[in-house]
Amino acid sequence: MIIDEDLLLENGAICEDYEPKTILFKEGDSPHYYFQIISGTVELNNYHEDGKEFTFNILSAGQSIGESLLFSDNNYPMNAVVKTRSQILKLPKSVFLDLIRKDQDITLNFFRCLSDRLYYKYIMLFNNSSADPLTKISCLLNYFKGFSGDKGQFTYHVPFTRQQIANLTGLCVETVIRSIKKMEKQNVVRITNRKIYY
DNA sequence: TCATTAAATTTTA
DNA sequence: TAAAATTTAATGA
Repeated sequence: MIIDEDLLLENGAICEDYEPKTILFKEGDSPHYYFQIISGTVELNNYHEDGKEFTFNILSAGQSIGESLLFSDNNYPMNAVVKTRSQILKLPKSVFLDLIRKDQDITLNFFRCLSDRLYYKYIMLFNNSSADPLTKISCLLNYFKGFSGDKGQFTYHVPFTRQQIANLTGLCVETVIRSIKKMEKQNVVRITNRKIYY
């Protein structure tokens, strides 16, 4: 978790319930709030001219949304869409900035999270420039597994649909399906009831 | 080889 | 039970 939930509430954060498909903000909006997820998942995405979706990241409990935009005058370069029923804390940008100014521990922890995000961006950028779909997918799985803290083999349940993996890697669903199957043959992943274990 | 299109089947809400 | 997700198959770049 980035910032303690109680601390956010003490400072006037509002906790709101969101239904799937709710748009928290969209491309071009100016950032007014710091968002932090209590439960549920939120997707950061954008659409190409042909309507094809590209996913930047899929965020879940404890993570903040679009936090890197709160320190400049840039507008959001992406959309934030609620994927599953979510509880999300919302804190006005000005209050958030005050919090950062006042409390060093918060600031340091926040930087650590920004650093993680940036690290993810580098990994994914390089990953997405790879030509081989198998490399792309296993690298993605590897990153998220590491993030989850799960160490055993085939014990990490991949929390994404094949469509989501496709959107994260720029591949089409069918290629993801075929690649995952190939990876199962190579004993890299295991599939039980259509769920992917890595 | 991978993307695209189409269609069938299964799962989920 | 309708919508979403998964899968297979055919075709084209």
